[in-house]
Amino acid sequence: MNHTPTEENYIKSIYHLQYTRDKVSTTLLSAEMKTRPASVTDMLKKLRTKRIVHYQRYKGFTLTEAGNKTALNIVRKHRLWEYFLVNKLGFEWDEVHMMAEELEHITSSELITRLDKFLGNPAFDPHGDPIPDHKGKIRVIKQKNLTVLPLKKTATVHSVKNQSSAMLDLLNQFKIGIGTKLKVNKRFDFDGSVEIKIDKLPATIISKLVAQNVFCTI
Amino acid sequence: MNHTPTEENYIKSIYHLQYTRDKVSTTLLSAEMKTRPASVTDMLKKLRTKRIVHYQRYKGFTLTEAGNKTALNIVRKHRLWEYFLVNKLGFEWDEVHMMAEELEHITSSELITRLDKFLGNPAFDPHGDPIPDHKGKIRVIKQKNLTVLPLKKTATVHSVKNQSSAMLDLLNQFKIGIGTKLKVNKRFDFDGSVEIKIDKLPATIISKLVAQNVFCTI
DNA sequence: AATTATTTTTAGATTTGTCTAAATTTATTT
DNA sequence: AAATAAATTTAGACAAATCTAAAAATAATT
Repeated sequence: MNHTPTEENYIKSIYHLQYTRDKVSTTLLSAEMKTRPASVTDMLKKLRTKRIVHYQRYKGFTLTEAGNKTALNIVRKHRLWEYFLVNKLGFEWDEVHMMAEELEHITSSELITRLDKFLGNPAFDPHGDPIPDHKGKIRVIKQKNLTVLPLKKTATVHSVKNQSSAMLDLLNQFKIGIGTKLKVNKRFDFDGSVEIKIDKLPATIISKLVAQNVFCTI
Repeated sequence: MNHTPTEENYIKSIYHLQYTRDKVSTTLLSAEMKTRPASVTDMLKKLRTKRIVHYQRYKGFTLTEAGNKTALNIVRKHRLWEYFLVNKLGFEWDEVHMMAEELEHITSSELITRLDKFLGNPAFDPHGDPIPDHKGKIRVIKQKNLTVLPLKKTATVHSVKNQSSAMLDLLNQFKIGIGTKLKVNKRFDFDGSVEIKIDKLPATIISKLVAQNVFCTI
């Protein structure tokens, strides 16, 4: 079925919110969408008739099978475009979100098939997030953030959760990027900060907040 | 100023209609936009307050200086995306129009600047139409279609007006593409058809309708 | 110049996505 | 368990872009 860009944005937001909980509430989604709860209720009724969400009034909601498939397709488009913007047009991570937010609503599926091929069928976007394939299959990678990674073991930075310019700035400073190999030397109880060691660089201490956002594979 | 995709579509259509006349009428634009004249009137009032069109009721309308600049920017985006779709993603001419129609409304100007660079600052789109530069400057090329081209002089196909699949089909058959060198041997008064000669291929006769759509530089 | 035809505009309605304010339901406290 | 608080929904309104039907202006014809 066909969805308006607005509907797609709701579907995508529900998808992301559902990732860390099993039911989504009206207020939560309204905060995410920067609209009023009443608007969310209206949209939910619409999405329910389109069989995109399971929804009973006052009881929260989740995506249906079809809704999930739709969401994965939008996420796929978003991440492929981000990959394009960074790896072909030379943008930085922190610059591409808004553009991908628009590009993800371009309808042609043939375009996406060809873009995917043109980019070499990438499995991960520039932030390290997995790109669903054309069937909606998504590669799940076991990753741990720097606050829980085992000590003294070399790990590879795989993704960064917070994708703001402020974060990128800091990571550049520390010379941390996707693919960087590093070790966690120790953790400090006082503020939760973490000492890391990259290659031949001197060990440095990064804040808990940064550590929580950097995810690695072992 | 900022415009909705719908506004942009109106602006672009006025631009194209104005190309061959000096004032545009409500009915003409409504036919182009596939809406009712009443809708055009509504939009014109809106565009007038935004100082995009000169418009007096019952008297037709034209783009203002600002409107023209806006139109050129939309055309620029449309044609750059078409170039991308054909030359990077491998689409054929006749497949790209709808996609470019969506892509042209992506707002980021930085994206277009980078796309332009990535594509090598092309001057013409896959149909041979000129791509306005970032200032809106458009390279005008003297071209003549095959019904008026001087006889027996070698000319280079530069653009094709009708961009339908049906046309592409026929041109492929005749081995005519952008860049093809050819001569017009003679014209037939009876039906306006034209005999052309390409390279070592045997001379062939193309219909008046095709001849009118193929434009060459001498 | 008067009549008829065509074009254009106005008036009022509709759909989508939003809002506010009030009502209802559920959750939390006392 | 009542009372209060918080979350959610309903009701009614609004802006954007469209429509239909009717009115007004312009153009074409007799």
